[in-house]
Amino acid sequence: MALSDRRESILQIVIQDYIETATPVASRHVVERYALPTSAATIRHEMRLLESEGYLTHPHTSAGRVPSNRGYRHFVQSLMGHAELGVAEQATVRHQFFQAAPAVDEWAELAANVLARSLGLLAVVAPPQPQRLRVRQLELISLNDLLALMIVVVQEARVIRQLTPLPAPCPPEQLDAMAHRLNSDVNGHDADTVRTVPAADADEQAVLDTLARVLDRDVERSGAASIAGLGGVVGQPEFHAEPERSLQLIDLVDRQAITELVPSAALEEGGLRVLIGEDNPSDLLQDCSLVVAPYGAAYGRAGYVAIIGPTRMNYSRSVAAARFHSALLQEMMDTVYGGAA
Amino acid sequence: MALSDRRESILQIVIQDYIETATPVASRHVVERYALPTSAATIRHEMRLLESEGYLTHPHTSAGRVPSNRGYRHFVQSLMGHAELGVAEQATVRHQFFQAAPAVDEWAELAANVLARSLGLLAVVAPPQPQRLRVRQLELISLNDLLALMIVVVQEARVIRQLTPLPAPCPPEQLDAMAHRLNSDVNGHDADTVRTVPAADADEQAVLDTLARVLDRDVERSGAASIAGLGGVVGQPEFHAEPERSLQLIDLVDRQAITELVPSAALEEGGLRVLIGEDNPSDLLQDCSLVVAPYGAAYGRAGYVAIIGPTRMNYSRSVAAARFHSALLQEMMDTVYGGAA
DNA sequence: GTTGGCACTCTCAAGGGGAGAGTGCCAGCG
DNA sequence: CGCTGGCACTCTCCCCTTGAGAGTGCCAAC
Repeated sequence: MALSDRRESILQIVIQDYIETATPVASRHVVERYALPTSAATIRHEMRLLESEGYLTHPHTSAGRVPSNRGYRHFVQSLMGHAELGVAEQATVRHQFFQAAPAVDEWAELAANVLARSLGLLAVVAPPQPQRLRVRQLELISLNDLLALMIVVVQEARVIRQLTPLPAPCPPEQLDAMAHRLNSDVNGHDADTVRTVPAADADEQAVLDTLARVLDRDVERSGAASIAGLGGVVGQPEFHAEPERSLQLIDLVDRQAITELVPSAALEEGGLRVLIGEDNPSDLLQDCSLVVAPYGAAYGRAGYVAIIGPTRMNYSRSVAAARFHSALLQEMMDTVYGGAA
Repeated sequence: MALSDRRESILQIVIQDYIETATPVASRHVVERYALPTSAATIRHEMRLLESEGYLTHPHTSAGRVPSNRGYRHFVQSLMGHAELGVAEQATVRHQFFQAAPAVDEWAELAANVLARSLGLLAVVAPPQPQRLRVRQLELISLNDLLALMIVVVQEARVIRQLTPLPAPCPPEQLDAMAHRLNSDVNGHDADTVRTVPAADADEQAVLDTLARVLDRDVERSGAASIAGLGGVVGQPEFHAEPERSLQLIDLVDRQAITELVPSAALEEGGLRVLIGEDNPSDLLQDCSLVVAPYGAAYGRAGYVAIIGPTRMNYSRSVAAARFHSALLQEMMDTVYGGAA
């Protein structure tokens, strides 16, 4: 059932006003603030119809109207329009990415911080999770005769740094030569193949063992998402009323476990999604919405950029920002690590 | 004025009980729970004296006693004793440190996480802040003909990773040779000296420029402290009563600005310090205590391990943990990066 | 010095209006 | 037929009061 033009624009006004003020919007308030050519009673009448169609609700008899989840959904689909980040903002963010350490987890952290700051909401950015890591380049740097710093650049857009104790003393030049020698053996290979590479001596064996171990280990670790913007979201009025929920959220962030809140189903379909209110699997996000944009599916299980905020969030900005950052992450991975694996 | 033995042990009981229960402790409660051979009235009398001497307070007439800041201070100095972390715990933590990426900021992050988890309090770990960074080893890894990944190991226990666009195409072997060549020129030098190194071609110039820039830039960045354990501390009852304070704290953590709360004065003197209640410069930490242990002064302005929690925290465990972690950080820096600069 | 008793004080939770805000509905008007 | 002003109605929110409960302070007796 289509909404009449006037009813639709009233819905839009109510939603935008509520997004801004966070207080139920009254009929009189609408007429006064937006200088409508009708009376409050008329607005009341329309609101009543909008409510009977499920787009608005009523906290209680004598309160103004509040958008329902259905209302928000309609807003996101039809009313909100399509926004883009400003060109200047895009440029500065892009610059920051090139200044950061060129590894996908660093980019994810940067993205989370930038998003959180610019939106004032909770941002969760997870790198793609590969099934396995393949060596692209191995470097060994001598710290002292018995301790080497191993640097492994892997095709999956990561740079691993790991201490490697050497069983036999090994001067810098020799270590350098070893790295050179090993590179041709390990290049393009994953942990399992690295384990089959024969070692010339005890030090080489130690290096290969460590290499295989870190390749396996970092597959596990790579799921760690970056989180930022907790302050912005728990400062929102919807959390003021229920401190326990804030605490749960804080705890989740603290334990790096918000990942649980982002349903993997949202990622499988690809493309940006907006989950509103009860769309969310977790009770914690009952009055919250989630904007998720996946990226990097070619590198393993897709990573994502997620924005979490009250249902009352600025969808237009959030969607634009999530879209931009996911595309940027994809682009960084592709240009720096040369396309999909 | 010295306290009588009995009065002192009553003070100890009150403090330990309050640390555990977070509720004002009543005279009757003390006699019953600790099976004292005296009556409640006697305890009341002693408590009254302890209060007149400033060791205890009274939220209101009909409440039990609560330790005052002076009481806590006396407890920390004389009553608490000296604890050490368990051997098993020390070993697992040490193992984790060797598995982490060997850079001081990674160790700081790990320390913050471990501390927060094991104490349930807010942990802030800042790396030392050097005046300048000096190259220890430079590596260049070819990502493609026009893009190199620069890895700089610096003497100040950091590994810098930076993308470097190359003006002229440069195949991997050539890049490798360049790194080799440059190493002898830049080893042991800081940004200013790097800028005076002559370049053979445009690519070399680009590398040197980037190198000098990141050496300068990372001096700034190196102040970034790692923070963990927000959930543990805002979950404490002292924060329940005043949600605004929690929000302020969350915001500070979110903006990575708690660093402001750790007074630099505490570091200059060296050695572990415990700041209780109004010792703290910030109003935010009015009912909070801060345990600070500096380390790595040889690498620049000292870094620190800080524990922040309610004045009601477990001082013995906190002090032991802060001491252990600061010593471990110092040890990691020294063994891996070979002593002071 | 220690103890039991008792009056006193203060907090905390529950209950009870009164003011305020907004709606729902209706009758009248263009 | 849709729009409007008016009015009764409902619900929240805040303040106040009240009573129960907890713990102390003090005193007189041991």
